[in-house]
Amino acid sequence: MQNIEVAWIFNELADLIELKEDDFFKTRAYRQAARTLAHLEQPLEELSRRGQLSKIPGIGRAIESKIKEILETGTLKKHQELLREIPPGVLEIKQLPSIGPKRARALMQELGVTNLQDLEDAVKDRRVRKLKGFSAKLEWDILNGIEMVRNRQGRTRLSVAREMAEELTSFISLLPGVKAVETAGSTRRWKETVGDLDIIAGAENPEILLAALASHPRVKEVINKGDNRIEVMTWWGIAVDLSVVTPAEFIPAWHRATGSKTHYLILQEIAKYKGLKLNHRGIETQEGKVVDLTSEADIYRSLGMEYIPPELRENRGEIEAATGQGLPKIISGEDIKGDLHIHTTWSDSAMEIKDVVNKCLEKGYSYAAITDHSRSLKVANGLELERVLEQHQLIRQMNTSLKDFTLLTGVEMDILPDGSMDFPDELLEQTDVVIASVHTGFRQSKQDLTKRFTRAMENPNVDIIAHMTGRVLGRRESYELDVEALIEMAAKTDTVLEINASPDRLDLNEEHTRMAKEAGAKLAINTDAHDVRRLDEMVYGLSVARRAWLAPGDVINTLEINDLREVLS
DNA sequence: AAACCGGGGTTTATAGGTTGCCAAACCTA
Repeated sequence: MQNIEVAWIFNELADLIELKEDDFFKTRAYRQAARTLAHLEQPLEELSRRGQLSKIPGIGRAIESKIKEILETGTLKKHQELLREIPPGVLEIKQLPSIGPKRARALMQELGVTNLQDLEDAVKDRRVRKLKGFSAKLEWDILNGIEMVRNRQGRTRLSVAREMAEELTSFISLLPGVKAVETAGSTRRWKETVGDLDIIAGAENPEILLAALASHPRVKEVINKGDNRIEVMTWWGIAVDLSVVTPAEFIPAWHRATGSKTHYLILQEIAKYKGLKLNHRGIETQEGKVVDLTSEADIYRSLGMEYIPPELRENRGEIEAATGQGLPKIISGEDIKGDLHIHTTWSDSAMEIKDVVNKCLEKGYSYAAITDHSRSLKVANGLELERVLEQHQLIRQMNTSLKDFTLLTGVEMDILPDGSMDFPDELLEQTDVVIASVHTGFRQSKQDLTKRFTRAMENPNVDIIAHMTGRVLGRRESYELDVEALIEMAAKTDTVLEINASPDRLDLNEEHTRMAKEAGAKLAINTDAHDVRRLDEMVYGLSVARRAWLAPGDVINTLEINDLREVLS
């Protein structure tokens, strides 16, 4: 049982209680506990064994015994009982935009609506608008929300897919007779969401692997099973497709399963043109001789081209480049010198400043910026002016005792609904990293929102615009924004655009990132981390950058500290 | 339900804006 799974049960418990009886304090207690558990670094199993659960703030006797119950049995009785009273469909309804516990409860009690389909029918019959607290406009919002949910169905965020992939491949690698096992498909190509998880294994006896996966604790049910292939559904809602091939065929099969489909089709055509045959068994010459393949690079070499990393295999010019003048140098993990968007306990994060420093040193960074929320963002405990000054003074002081590492002062400042900045220029001028972003007034017109960002960019003290389009994958569409105009403006005003690395956001997305590069705007890849583990999410931001063909020179946090200071000044 | 102070009972209430109604529900990290 992973911490996040335990946290998820408490979150759902909070939702259920909110729907049932609206006990504010109980709901809040569960929700805070869920949040705390999700942010923990150590596994709950370990903390429980050492009797340290109740030492966690926000975990008292009742929640402690519930955690133990979950760890021992895998489920929570109270949670199961409530789920019998309140169908899971109601929870889905509550997740819709503009629907909270009160409206979800009204729909259930007044109309007997307990799932999304019922709700859609009720809206189409115009029964919903008649309820107290609802309206025709709200019916419209509901339909849009249902559509968004349906669109995301079957798609999983990359981070979930990759975690699952890591767990399952390391499990499979330990099975008898396994010579190789790797993740393929869009997960390996680092697409922002994936349909299902493709795993390829090389082994002589497929049955052992198929049976082992079928009975793995993460697996909920077997969808399909053949002689050397199995498709299963996991508890995490992502389907896994495992193919077992002979060890000799592993490399070509893995390569084909990685895709993308069009990339592979073109490679096959090139092979044919060269008198070769490329398929999942390998490369054959016209005379029927099999080309020896010890790596994917051998495949590309045989076709007369440079090795193409998985992130680029989308038929967006990579084949031409790899055949001709060569692929450009693309940014990679070693290029990143620091993280410029990090929150601490001063606002709404679980990290102390010293935790940030330690983790960043561990990651080999040479700098980091502390950028807590500004005063207007009350929900996130945004810092008042005096507290920012106090924090910055502390940071400067801490910085003097650090060797080969620079701690930068910063803020993530709200661009207020009227377009003004949340902090005065006098403060911004003496702050190393000024990030500006929007957290309120999402539903303003395209024109107004675009103007708000433009005003921020025009302020010479603003260095970076964070998560500009505001999308949250599967939960919230980006706001109405003239992204192209803003990218132009960023280039013109030397404002850096952030690629927010959080796998929930990935904002800018890869398309906008490409546009930014073309327009000559500079980018920064930041985690926006609120706990220590999420400082590791830099890889997801990097994947966006790589898929957009960014070079190290396009990204400011590849610079050495002195050059970075130059850019920020 | 947790945390607190005292050893069981009390306190806790993100805040401010938006929506689309004329109040309450919802939303934001």
